Amino acid sequence: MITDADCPSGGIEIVREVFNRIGDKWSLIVIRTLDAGPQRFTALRHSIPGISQRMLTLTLRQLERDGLVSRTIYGEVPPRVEYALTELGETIVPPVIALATWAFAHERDITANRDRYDAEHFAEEAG
Amino acid sequence: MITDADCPSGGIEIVREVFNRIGDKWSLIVIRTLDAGPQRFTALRHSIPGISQRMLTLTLRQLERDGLVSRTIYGEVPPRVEYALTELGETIVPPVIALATWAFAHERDITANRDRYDAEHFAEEAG
DNA sequence: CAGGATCCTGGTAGATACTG
DNA sequence: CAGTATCTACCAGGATCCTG
Repeated sequence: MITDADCPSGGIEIVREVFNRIGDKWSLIVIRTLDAGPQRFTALRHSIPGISQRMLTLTLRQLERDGLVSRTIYGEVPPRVEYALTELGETIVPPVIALATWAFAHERDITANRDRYDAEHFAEEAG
Repeated sequence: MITDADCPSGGIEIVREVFNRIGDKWSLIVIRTLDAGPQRFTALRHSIPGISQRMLTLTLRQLERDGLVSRTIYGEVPPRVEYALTELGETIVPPVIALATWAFAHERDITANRDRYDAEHFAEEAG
């Protein structure tokens, strides 16, 4: 699988970083939303129920810093800022889909496993 | 990409959960290590430099709870406990590889983007 | 409209000590 | 050998207030 050959410099760190970035609470859904097309800040907020303005800003900043998302400011009044996936950002979408698809496909398995594990280890049924 | 068609129940939560689980500090490397073959607790510790006994335990418990890892206890003295990927655990490996490969392939891009971003936003060079 | 600054909370992770 | 228990530190994330 992830052999040392894939990791010549001895650092698997970048992988953790990437998984961590898109594994946080909002990045994944932001990427998903932007994959449908560029969006303004407020549009994004509305597209993503439950996200706070702070977390949307932070998430976008992180994605922008990594070069996955671009930020375009239009010097207008009122202000207009548009976010979009960069080319790099678009390249991450397929592997993300792959893992997301796995998650959907095995949601029931995982849930069942968790239920069983919890039952065995906390034995509420006192079986 | 991740369309609503993939997500009929309206919950993208499971995806976040999965990304979160393997995106934490140790799960990914534990999966990677176990993918090479079953390992005992102490062997895992030695295979994963820097991990604390506590975090190894916690990580294994989480993976076990989700059904990705199995735990086999041999009632011997001294104790012997062997961990291995389950069938479900093995199925997650390919999509994980896909994303890991992406991360490796774009490590330089990401690093460069970060450097540029930091330079632009903190402008230490006062360019 | 877009987002910075501040305060607060809970979960993740490390260090250490103890146990069957 | 393979853990559990406890204590602490840090960071992600939420709520709120303020600004260009």
